Amino acid sequence: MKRYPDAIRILVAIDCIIFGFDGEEIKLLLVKRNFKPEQGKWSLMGGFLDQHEDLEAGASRILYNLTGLKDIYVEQIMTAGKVNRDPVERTISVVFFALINIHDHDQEAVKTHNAAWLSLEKKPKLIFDHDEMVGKAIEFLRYKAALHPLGFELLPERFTIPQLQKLYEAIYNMKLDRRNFSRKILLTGLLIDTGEKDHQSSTKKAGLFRLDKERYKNKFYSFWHFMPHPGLVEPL
Amino acid sequence: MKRYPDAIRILVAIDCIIFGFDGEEIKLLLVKRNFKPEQGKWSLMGGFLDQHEDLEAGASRILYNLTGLKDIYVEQIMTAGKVNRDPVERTISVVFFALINIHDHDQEAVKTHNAAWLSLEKKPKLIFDHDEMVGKAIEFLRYKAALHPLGFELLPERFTIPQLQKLYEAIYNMKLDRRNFSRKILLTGLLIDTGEKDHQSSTKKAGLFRLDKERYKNKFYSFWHFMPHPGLVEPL
DNA sequence: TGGAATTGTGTCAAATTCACACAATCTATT
DNA sequence: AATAGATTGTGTGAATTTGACACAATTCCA
Repeated sequence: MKRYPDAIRILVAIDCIIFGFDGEEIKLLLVKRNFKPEQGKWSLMGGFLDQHEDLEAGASRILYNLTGLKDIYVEQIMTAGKVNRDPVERTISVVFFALINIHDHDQEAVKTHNAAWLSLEKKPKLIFDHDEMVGKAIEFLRYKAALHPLGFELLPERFTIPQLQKLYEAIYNMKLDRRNFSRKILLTGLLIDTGEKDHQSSTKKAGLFRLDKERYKNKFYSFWHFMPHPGLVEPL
Repeated sequence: MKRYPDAIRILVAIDCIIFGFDGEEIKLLLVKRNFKPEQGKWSLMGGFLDQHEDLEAGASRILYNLTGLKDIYVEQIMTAGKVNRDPVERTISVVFFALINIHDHDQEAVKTHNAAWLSLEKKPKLIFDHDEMVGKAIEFLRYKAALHPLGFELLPERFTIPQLQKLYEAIYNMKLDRRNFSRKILLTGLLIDTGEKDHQSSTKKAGLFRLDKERYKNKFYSFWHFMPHPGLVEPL
């Protein structure tokens, strides 16, 4: 009962780029494949789209299976469709981008899937066009994090300003001035001082902050900006 | 010979959002359908992906068929995949975003396809989820144009500063101060004064500028910025 | 010839950024 | 318990950028 008889039908995969931050560097949750093709090599976590499933639902399912987490920050970033990108059969892959707190996920599920957190800088070559996808994802992260208070998704509930700075330094691969960073970030009004101190640090204990979630929602479009942003401009 | 026997295969469409600027408002090149389904209604220009065609190639083909133009600014912006978005058969649509000079295209081809430039603000409701796609495209345009010297793609080779300002005002749907805008835009060093004047305008003739294409390439990532941009940061 | 509309250029106060200095807190060591 | 080393919290001033204006010049038209 095909009403578009001339058009071709193609396999649709979903691949997830899962970012985490361990306090020092950006990490990716990757899978060492124990199935074919490309068995034994590393790849992004992925799967095929189900019959009655929306794309976002497919991404959520895959992310849930691997991490046991729901309600995480997920966004579609691109679709890869080169003719020969999958050597087995033509497949287009819709790529999703997820940010999670590296300490907050189901360790068992990760082990079951043969997955691990690998450093972005030292990761091995991935299968197919997955390296290209990761490149796009970093680019996307750098854009988005410059415009929106997105980094918090990678940090624990309570965090210190030096921690936040290290995250930004990792994202942009550059050093930032401690004093200017602190001033700028506090001026956003997004941080609430919990009054507590971080007992992890070895010398002077840094103050612990948490995100003002109410303001986060409202200020999502006014983090650091120049031109007005989509959410602020009256929609046409 | 299907090696992924359990997975489903889905129709893949390509839809193009084509922006133009007539000097006053942002316009979309839309098609009044003389075919089913939804005959007689307006929609984005689209088509199905061919057997041996990459996504970008498909977008270029569709754009070329409608406008007769090659080498235009095209970028993939999203993929729509809701289960019932096409009532006939499940179809996922990869959406592309194109910027063209509204005066520079094949009028005949446009007529043949039953297409027309409609004002973004006054456009009719489009079929399926095409309105949603247009919404995403405007959002994308607003982001991108705030960070990169993208607007020039919508203007003729030579343009005046007031013209450029009107474009920005149309994109962001806001008034800008003439003097501050002029200062800012000239400071980017992207504009070359041709010495000529625009004889279209009715009172004082505005000076005609053109884009410094060499600098445009180099400064694409440093138009107006805060945090360093993907292209400037050393890739990981 | 003068008025209306529009363009080109300039000024100045306010806000923001950048590049620093210094004091306070905590651990470890003597 | 005193001190050195490391790290955090806060401040200061010069330079730059922004925002809100004023005014002169050009062109058409009455």
